[in-house]
Amino acid sequence: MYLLLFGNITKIMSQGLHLVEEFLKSVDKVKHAYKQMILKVIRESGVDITYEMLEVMRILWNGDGVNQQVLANATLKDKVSLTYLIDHLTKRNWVIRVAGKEDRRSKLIYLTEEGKSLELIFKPHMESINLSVLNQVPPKEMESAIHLLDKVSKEWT
Amino acid sequence: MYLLLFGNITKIMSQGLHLVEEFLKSVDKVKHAYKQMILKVIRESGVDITYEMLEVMRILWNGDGVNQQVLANATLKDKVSLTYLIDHLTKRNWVIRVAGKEDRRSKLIYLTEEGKSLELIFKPHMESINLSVLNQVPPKEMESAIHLLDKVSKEWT
DNA sequence: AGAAAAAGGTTAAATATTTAACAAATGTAC
DNA sequence: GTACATTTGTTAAATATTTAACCTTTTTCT
Repeated sequence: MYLLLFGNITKIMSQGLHLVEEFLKSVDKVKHAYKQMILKVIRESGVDITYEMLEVMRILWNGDGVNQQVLANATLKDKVSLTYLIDHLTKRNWVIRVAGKEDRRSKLIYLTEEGKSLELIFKPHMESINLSVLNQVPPKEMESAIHLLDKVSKEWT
Repeated sequence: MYLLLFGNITKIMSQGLHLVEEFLKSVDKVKHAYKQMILKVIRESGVDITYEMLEVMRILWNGDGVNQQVLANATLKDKVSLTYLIDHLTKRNWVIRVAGKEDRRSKLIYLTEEGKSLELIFKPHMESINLSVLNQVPPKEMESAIHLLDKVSKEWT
């Protein structure tokens, strides 16, 4: 009886493991496919920018004048990586660092005119890519998926 | 009339865009949270391995003797990255490259005894992490999410 | 008030990814 | 059978991430 029960438990665990592995694989595939789409847009634009730099610029186009740690959190990057990326964006004259007045440790990141103008190039493509998904997935289903994904990441945080 | 209609369309588009951005953000958060869990396991193990190397080893523990391109596809990595990772796994004596007989361009990757033994260290932790999610998400919901994620990545491929 | 902890940011070194280019081998077209 | 296209894998260079350590500033604790 116990052996039968134990057998059943290991079978259910095995199926559960497989399900979660498949889920993670599907998450990876979404991320990978999206990144390839964006890399294609970058390649076709001829602009000397990387996917990671574009991720940072995207946050800044929605509102600049934020400090590096806030930017790191918004892009899920470590502050070390963020420092590095800001260095490169500064070199390309797309952003500037401005010392914070309230907190002298803090550096605020602002867009330059050139940095702002890049939005005109990339935003339409990025929005088009994002909207294309809605051909396949109704908003209600997407909302459910978001809810589930958030439950998963919450469990692992 | 047309202006009213147009106004509605732009409002729906705007909401759709926001929904997809939120979805992508949630996908990123899942991946990021998972990676941090794994990095913690690596740190606590004391083994000199990286997250990316572990991803490759995980595929090999399920079946070695595959060529590099197959391994690259399975891990969603570019062949250049895969070459680099195999170099490092080889240096650490966890895998070996064996020239293919059927196709002389091909190199098959096999685990060494030491490489196999790493499975005993990492697999239990990785399975525990994966199973922990099932506390929050019923299998049926996870299956639905997988289905949606696959529809999204298919649209972008 | 002063010490300790934490936060914001930087630098160094090792590893990973991307782009570009190349070489050898195999597959396809004619 | 030969030319061309594609595949498999490697190397080089630039960029990105991770770990570790450090410095300055602010916050918290006693």
